[in-house]
Formats: sequence, C-alpha cells, structure tokens
Amino acid sequence: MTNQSDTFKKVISHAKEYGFVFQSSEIYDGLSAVYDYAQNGVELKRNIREYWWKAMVQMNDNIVGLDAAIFMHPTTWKASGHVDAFNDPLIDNKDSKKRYRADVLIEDYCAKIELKIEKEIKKAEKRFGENFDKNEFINTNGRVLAYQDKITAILSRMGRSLENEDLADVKALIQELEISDPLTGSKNWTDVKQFNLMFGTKLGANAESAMDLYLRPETAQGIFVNFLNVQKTGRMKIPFGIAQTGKAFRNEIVARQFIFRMREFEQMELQFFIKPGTQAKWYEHWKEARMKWHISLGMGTDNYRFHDHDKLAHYADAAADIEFKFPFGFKELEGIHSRTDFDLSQHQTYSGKKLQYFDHEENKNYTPYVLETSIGLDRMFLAVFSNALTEETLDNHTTRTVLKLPAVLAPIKAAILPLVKKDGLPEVAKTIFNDLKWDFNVVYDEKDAVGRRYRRQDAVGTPFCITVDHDTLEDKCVTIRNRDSMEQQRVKIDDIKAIIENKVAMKHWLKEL
RNA sequence: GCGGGAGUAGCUCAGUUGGUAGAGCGUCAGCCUUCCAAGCUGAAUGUCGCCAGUUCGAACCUGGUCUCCCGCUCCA
Repeated sequence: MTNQSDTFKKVISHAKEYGFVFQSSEIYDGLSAVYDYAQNGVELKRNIREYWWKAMVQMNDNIVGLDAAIFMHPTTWKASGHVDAFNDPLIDNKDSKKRYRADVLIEDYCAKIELKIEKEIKKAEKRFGENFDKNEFINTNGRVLAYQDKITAILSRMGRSLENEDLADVKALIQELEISDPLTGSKNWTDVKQFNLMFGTKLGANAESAMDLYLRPETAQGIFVNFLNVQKTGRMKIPFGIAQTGKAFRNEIVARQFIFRMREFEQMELQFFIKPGTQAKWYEHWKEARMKWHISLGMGTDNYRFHDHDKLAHYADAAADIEFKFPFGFKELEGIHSRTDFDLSQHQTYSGKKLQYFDHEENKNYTPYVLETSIGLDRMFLAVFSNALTEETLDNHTTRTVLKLPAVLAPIKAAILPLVKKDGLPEVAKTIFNDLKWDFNVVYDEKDAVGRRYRRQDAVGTPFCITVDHDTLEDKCVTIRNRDSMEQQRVKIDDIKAIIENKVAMKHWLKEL
C-alpha cells in the first residue's frame, strides 16, 4: 500500500515538475479537484484525443463527429434522468460520523415492516396449513393491513417531501419513525442536505429573465438531441455512430486521486445507433474493438481487464468497464453500455418530437437502440502517464527517470542537439530543427553536456534525440538515439524524417488494430 | 461532508528552550568541449499556504481558514 501511494506520489510530482499537469489556480492555493494541463501535458492530451478520433471517426465510414455545446436546454436533464438521479438527499449521523442517503434510510425502514408482513403470512400459513395470496391476506388481516398502510403513508409522505424539496420534513419523518444508524443505533442526526451533482448556472443577464441551466454532466445527451439532425443531413443509415469529445462537469462530493476524478473533465464518447434486437451483438463488437484500441498502444495486456456490471444504471441493459491498473489499483477507464432506446425515447416524450428512423429494408419506423462507449480522456492521460513513468538503474549505477510513452502520443517527437556549442555544430542542428518542425513537434537544446540533455528528454518521454557532431560536417550523418534502449545509430540527415515518421505516425500504430 | 496526517525555493527536504531562513538537485549566465545527469565560476528564486491572536519579537505557540494525502461516505 505504501509502495503504491509512493509511486502515485512520484507520478503527481513528475507531472508537475516536467510541465504536464498543474493544480488549477495554484497561486490562490488551488481549487479542489480542478487541474490544468501544461506545455507537455496539453500535447500528450491532444495526441490521445487525436488517436481516439482517428480510430473512431476517420477509420469508420459509418461514424461521424459532433461538437455539441456545453449548455443545453434544461429539459434535456429531466429527460435523461439526471435531475432525479443526480440529486441525493443526504444525512449524517453526528455520533458515528457516517453519511447515509435519507431516502434509503426510510426505504430500509419500510423494508423492515415489509419483513414483518412476510413473517405474519408465514406464521398463518403454518397454522392453517395452506398458502395465502399476499394481497388477499393483507386485506383480510387487520394487523397486517395496518402495517401495509403505514408503509404506504411513509413512502407517499417521503415522495411528496422530496418532490417539494421539503428536506426538513424528511428529517422530521426520520425522527418520528425513530430511525437509527444501522451500525451504531444512534439517533443523533444532522439536517438533511440536498447534494446536486450537476453544476447550475444562469442564462440571461438580469435575474428576473434568467433561465436556470446546468453544465452538462455528460456529453452523451448532446449526441442524442442531435441524432435526427445528423442522421438526416449526413444521410446516415443504421447502424451508424456519432462521436464526440468534450468537457463535462460533476460536482462530486469527494473528488480525489489527482486527475482521476475531477470536477471538470473531458469525455470521448461514441453513441452507436443500431436496430433493436441487435444490441447483444454490437455490445460484444464494441467491447472487443475498444479493448483492441487500448492494446494497440502497447502498454501491456495484463494492465487491462473487463468488469461486467451486475447492477445496471436506469438506462442500460448491459454494461461493462474496461479497467486499467492505475498506481492505486484497477479502476474504470472506459465504459461500454448498451443503452437500449431509453435516451431517444425519453427525448421523444419530453420534446414531443419524433426521434425515429425509417428502415428501408424493414419498411418501418423504429426508435434505434444505442450502444455507447465512453472513455475519460483525463483518466486515459493518467493511465498512459503513470504507466510510462519508469526509474531505471543503469550499468554505471546511476539512475535514469524515463517516461516511456508510446511514441505516437509523446509530446515531443525528437530533440535536436549539437554535441558542442561551437565549431558550427549549432548552425547545422538548427537547420535540421527548422526542417523537421514542419512535420513534428521538435525541440532544440544546446545547454549542458549532451548526456544531461538526453536525460532531460527522457524525463518528458521524447522518443528520439538527434545529435550533430563534428563528423556531421563531413559525412552529412547524425546519430539518432532511442529513448528506451539508449542505443544510437548513425543515419543520413536526409533519412531522419522517415525514421521518425515510421515510429510516431498514427497509421503504423492503428494498423495494429 | 467526517476522522487522521501534511503544507518551508521549481523538486526533495533540514531548520525546538520562539531572535525576521538553509542544503542537495534543478534553473539561468559564463568557462570547459566532453555521446549518457557526478568539472569550474557566478547568479536568481521564498511576505516559511493564508488570516488573526499571544509576545518586545512567530516558520516554530493558539485559533480560524484554504489546499493536498490516507481512511470513511458518495458515485458514471
């Protein structure tokens, strides 16, 4: 455990020290669970996003992109279920310091009464030696009927109070029922507080005419509300997909573990529209396709696993996570959900607009089913970064910190280094640098001994170092050093571009799929 | 949100009878010219997380507050 958190600490400090990730607003003591991507981080993040986009949009002729706004009509979130699902009434026990969902406490209490009813039935059945219909039994037995009425009364009062946001009454209900902490039996409760996981904001300059808005808690809904627009204007035929990357916002009660769980984060999502009944097939298809995408980056097959959900969200009929072995253990990196027609149907109901597809083969209309793949870009960043950070002990007993990023994702593809800062070597190196920068993100560095410059590049994951030495002036060759093996090769200046290209082009990596 | 721990230079950290700050690495300039961080010279960088209080005097004591870490809790 200490070992794990130690490596995680190294990841965080390396990310800061080498310009990948800074805490937001650090000079003002930071903002909890919000982070900024710095000069190297922004490149790595962009490269991950592009690698995903290329694999999903460009390489699939039935998938197109979208960039929906962060603001959406507020009814969107009623339709999606987020207004209800992301609103939890929570209550703390002052003695045990435990926190519970107030509605769950009350429901559990009702479940206990329910158990009493079951017991009464069992008892009666034993006595009379016959099986009773539950409803009938309840209606004919006064005591049991009272139990049943009590449950109904409690639940309807709770529902009413929650609906009216009368949290004081929810607390009053808990006190009247003398509900105690299931663990300690304490009845010393705080007030009920409403936690809304969605960030609210206002549209409109003056308070009277302002409209309450939410910052989107997921990007998916932007795709669903545009489903028909894209399908019609893009002449898309089922099965087809809409892909999107973008920011989403969640007001997490506890947001922690560096960039793993942030309040503002970026998702990369595909919503794939299919014919009802084919979801099982496509579910398997996308599970496999997405896993292959991960494996193509060469970060080790042992570091990934599927986790199938037993408990499904309200919109899904099957769900699995791709989990990655982060420094703090296997955690969700990507989700693959079979969302059925839940979202489109909901939007159809709430908007009153028909969101259907006319299938020419079947000659009928239907609401498509949806298969979703949703990956957290920031989590992917953390996966790549933490997996790449390596400390090596070399033969000469020095240690080397090297960021073994997949070359395709590395922020800087090559560093051009004159062996010494004179004798005309910088001039040659700068010429090479100026030539390569048309094609790659490259840097030039002439400060300090060349060995030290190599290590600097190792620390930010630059796959190649190109060194100009005195022989270069004669033979038009340079040495090219490999980050991982530290081996050097002498190559013609004219060949450099092809050598780098061969190792960093997405084409070569995506062909592994 | 609760409990525990922490916050001193870019990083890692030292700094206890309270007397207005240091090291190593890194960074920058120069020398040296060297293919794997270890040569030489010089320099910059901190209102010691922030705000109050106690004190003649606070990095150090007290309170509050912010942030981070660990454990709960919650959760696509």
